[in-house]
Amino acid sequence: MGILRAVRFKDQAFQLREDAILNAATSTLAAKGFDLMTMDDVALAVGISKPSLYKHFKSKDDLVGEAMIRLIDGALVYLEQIPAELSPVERLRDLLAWALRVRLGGGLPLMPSTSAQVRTMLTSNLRYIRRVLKLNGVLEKIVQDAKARGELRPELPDTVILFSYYARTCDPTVDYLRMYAKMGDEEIVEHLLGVFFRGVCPST
Amino acid sequence: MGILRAVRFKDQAFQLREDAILNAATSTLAAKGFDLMTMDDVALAVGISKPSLYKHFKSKDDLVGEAMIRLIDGALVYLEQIPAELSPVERLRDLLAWALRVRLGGGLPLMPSTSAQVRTMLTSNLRYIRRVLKLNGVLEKIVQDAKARGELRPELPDTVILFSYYARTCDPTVDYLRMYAKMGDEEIVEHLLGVFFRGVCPST
DNA sequence: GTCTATAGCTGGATAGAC
DNA sequence: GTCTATCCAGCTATAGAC
Repeated sequence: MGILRAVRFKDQAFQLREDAILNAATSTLAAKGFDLMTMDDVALAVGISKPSLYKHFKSKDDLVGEAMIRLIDGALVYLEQIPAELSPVERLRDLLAWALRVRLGGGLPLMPSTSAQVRTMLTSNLRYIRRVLKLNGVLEKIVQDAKARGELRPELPDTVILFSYYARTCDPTVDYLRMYAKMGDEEIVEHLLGVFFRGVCPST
Repeated sequence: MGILRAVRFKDQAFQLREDAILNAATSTLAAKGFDLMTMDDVALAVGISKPSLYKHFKSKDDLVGEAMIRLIDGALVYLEQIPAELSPVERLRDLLAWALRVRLGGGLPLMPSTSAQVRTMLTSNLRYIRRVLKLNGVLEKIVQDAKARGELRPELPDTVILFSYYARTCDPTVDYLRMYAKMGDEEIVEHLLGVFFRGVCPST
């Protein structure tokens, strides 16, 4: 039992460090992007040496994959906790607002628009794909409910709505507005939601 | 005069090769992105050797910068040629449709959402910045005209409209729809325009 | 101006001591 | 499990022959 507890402690410390690594990777990724993020960057941010990283993650791709998986899991958790009173489209709006706030707070975009290499790397990560498909399933259901209630334009295919929705989580408009328009975070979120749901033209 | 003509011929050949290099760089960039595109790729595609590339462009950054400049110039030329009868918002729609078709045809996104390094590289390219500012000036004017006519929602700041507009030219929705929804190019363009101008919700 | 060959560097990944 | 030191691949960029 003493041994068991020691093992537990060790595992706990190991787990804590792993979280610290993932946090560092996430913020570095958000700041510099995949290619400019080096394993040295992450090791330095965590305060350990590069080879120690490789005790936790067998490659850079693996590390980034885990960070993305954790993010998707965060979205799934957030979705479950949204008040049931909200209508489908209100739920979509709420989740997107959450994702944009995460990003504005230095987190990752939910979907990596980035480079072809990142996409290739992620699409060969089966665990990541499983999570994405799960999230996609949940969102597809919400979109269909919203359509059935007339909350979404019926002539738009579900795929168009869903993919446009995902793309908003990595929309560079966020960065442009912050950098060049000096706009506050909440204002940015509101405008992005407004443009996505209502468009830029007046609803005559 | 014989000499002059010889020089002219040489210049012409030089110019032709330069165009070929820019074409190769453009399509390689569109296909693989900045970091995965190597100078060897471009040299191979053009059919010359790598050092010859450096006779035309002094660095990879320079080459990519010129490709982007040529793209912006293309947009400016296209804008000038749009029929004057079109209303401001119809002009915005027409130009965006053009940009999306260029991209679907294997060209570059007008604005590089890509990585931080690309943005850093381009923002330190004065000639590129000048072109972008020029294009931005023209588009800002069109947006203001459209607003004055009530063709755009008046409560949206110009910056929100403009930056959202730019972001649509590098919207990954395009790629998602092509890859996963097997949608035709024209249909993709129509849907993207529809979502941008009218939103996903019905205009009650 | 074109090539072959190579310098020089960066960054992912690992060997081996402790 | 952690570190120091290092390997090695791949890439940009250039030297130098023709």
